[in-house]
Amino acid sequence: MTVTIYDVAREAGVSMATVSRVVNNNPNVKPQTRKKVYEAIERLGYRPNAVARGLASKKTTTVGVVIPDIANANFAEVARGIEDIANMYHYNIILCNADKRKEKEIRVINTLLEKQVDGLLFMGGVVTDEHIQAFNTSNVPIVLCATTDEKGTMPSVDIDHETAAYDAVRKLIAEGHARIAMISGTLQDPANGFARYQGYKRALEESGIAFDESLVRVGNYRYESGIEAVQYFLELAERPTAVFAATDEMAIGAIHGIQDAGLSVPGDISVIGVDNIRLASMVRPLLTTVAQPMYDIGAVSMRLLTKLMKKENVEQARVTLHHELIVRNSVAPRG
Amino acid sequence: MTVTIYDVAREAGVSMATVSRVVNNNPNVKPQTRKKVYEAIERLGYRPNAVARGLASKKTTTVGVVIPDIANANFAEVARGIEDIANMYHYNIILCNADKRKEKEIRVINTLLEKQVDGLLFMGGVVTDEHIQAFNTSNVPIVLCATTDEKGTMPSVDIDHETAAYDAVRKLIAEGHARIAMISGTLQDPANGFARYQGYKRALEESGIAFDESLVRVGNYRYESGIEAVQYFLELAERPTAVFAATDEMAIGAIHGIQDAGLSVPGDISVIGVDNIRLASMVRPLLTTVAQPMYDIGAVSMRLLTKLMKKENVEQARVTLHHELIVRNSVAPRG
DNA sequence: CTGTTAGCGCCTTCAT
DNA sequence: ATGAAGGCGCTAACAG
Repeated sequence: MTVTIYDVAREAGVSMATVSRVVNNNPNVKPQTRKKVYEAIERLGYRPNAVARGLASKKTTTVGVVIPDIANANFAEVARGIEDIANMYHYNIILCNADKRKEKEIRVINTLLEKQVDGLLFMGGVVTDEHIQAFNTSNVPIVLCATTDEKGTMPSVDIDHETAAYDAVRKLIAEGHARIAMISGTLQDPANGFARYQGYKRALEESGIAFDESLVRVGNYRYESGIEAVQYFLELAERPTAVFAATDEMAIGAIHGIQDAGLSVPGDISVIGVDNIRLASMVRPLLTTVAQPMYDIGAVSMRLLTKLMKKENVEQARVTLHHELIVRNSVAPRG
Repeated sequence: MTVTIYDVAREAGVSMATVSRVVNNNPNVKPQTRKKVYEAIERLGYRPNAVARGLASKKTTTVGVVIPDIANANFAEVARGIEDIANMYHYNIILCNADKRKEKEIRVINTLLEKQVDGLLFMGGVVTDEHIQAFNTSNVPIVLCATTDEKGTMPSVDIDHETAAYDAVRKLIAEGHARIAMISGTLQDPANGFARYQGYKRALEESGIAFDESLVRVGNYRYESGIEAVQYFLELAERPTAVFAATDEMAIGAIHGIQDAGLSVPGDISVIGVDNIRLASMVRPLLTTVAQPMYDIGAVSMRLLTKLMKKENVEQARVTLHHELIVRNSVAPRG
């Protein structure tokens, strides 16, 4: 039925060790024998069994990726970065959605480990002690991707969310705005949520602008919640002149919510986001935002993981990628 | 170092066969022994090695997915459908991007097969004889996802692209439009490209509208190419009153291109797309489009694959999912 | 440069 | 209900 290395050996008139050598590009094979073996392989249509290989060599050349939701554009972009680099280093990727739900995250970490992945890339919500504990049941390298753990003990690749938010709000302030609303993510989320909220507060504070709780709405990162938040702001006795949204999707919702109310962006109200999703340049006005290099986060974390897997020594296991203010058309000086 | 089934057996004072049985939920184990084994597993922190399991049982409980580009929202949505159902049936997914490039597709098909996946889901560009040939080197079940092969010999799940396009154009005609432009995908692409182009022509033909080559522009599915196409149409001596775009992304580009030229959608020109991506309801005006059930295509094809893998007999191995016209605000009666 | 020989960790008859 | 034993297909020393 299935042709094995043994069949090839017989067909080529050599031992299976030799076949193994040529398949693995071991230089210690006479060119002539190598040729014979290749021919036998061709003739028989032999295909190496990666599972058997994995068992014998204790390496599977596959890495596990736990991701909140592949259908989310941001994470999909990260995933693409991961896969490109993985591919480059001849690794394959096992992808598991975990929806930022702890139990599910822990569960997939375990099944990934059962599958004997050579490494693990983790994107998720909060990284709790339970996560760390799950990680520690194995000794394959693991890197956090687009997150960090509180303790800072694990290798990770992320941006500085607090400063990204800070920079966005500073931009608004630089344009003369003082009454600046924020559409936040859930404060339980350390990165997209809490850190960005902190950045907002810090920017205000540094400029001597009093923090006003009524100017903050917590959204769920989605477009619709941007619309809702802005509807609320528009009812306020004293409207904000600018809105900072923790994510572009909410920012775009905000833009449309404002426009739907008959006001203009940035004429009446300026809007700024964070992320720089593709969509940001697919709306009118084009969204001013702080770019987060999603693809690179994936690529860099995968690259870091390859080093860890090869036991190369890495100088810096916690890397922070740069964010960048992208000025487009949704922010204007205060009227 | 690593604890094996053998260690557990010793610890529990049973044979490894028994441990194997409890791990695999074989009912032929006395409850009491089962308990002993579980305790030993717990105490030792035993984790079954899926690779060894795979070698011995010839089943890996993982399926391969070749996808054009996970960062593309449509495919990401399909992938999510796949993963959800896979998860439900306790399969894991190995994800490979192949960018619709034949050589890369063939290559990943082979590595996936080497990894002994229990089944394969293929999304790609054209399915050539070479693909079929690659598929035939193995006897794991394979289903085409969001594509079909010309010959119609393989299991597949897709929508009827020709009719979807036809329905879109019929809508435009029903609103009184006769001068209808099309922004097409590449005609080499059987599904999103050629079939949709055919649907456009059929709709015109049936209504006795002469086909006018100058009203067709070939784009690359992207937003920017929608803008470019529409710029071209706007230069025409006799402008179209409606635009049919083969994908929503190009349709949205068209909307913005028209708006940027100072015209109104749908006031001056109506626009309709196909796909119903999330973005379609995140623009102004909201995009009228023909919905393609991406998530379901993924889910159904994975479900079909599970049946094939379990050798259940399937009545219908080629399934066509329904598309649906979603009327929103980008189409108006001809002025 | 090539062959022999042990496993890798588990499943799976076949006995008992 | 449980144990013994033979692979699954391949890699990795170790000889020669």
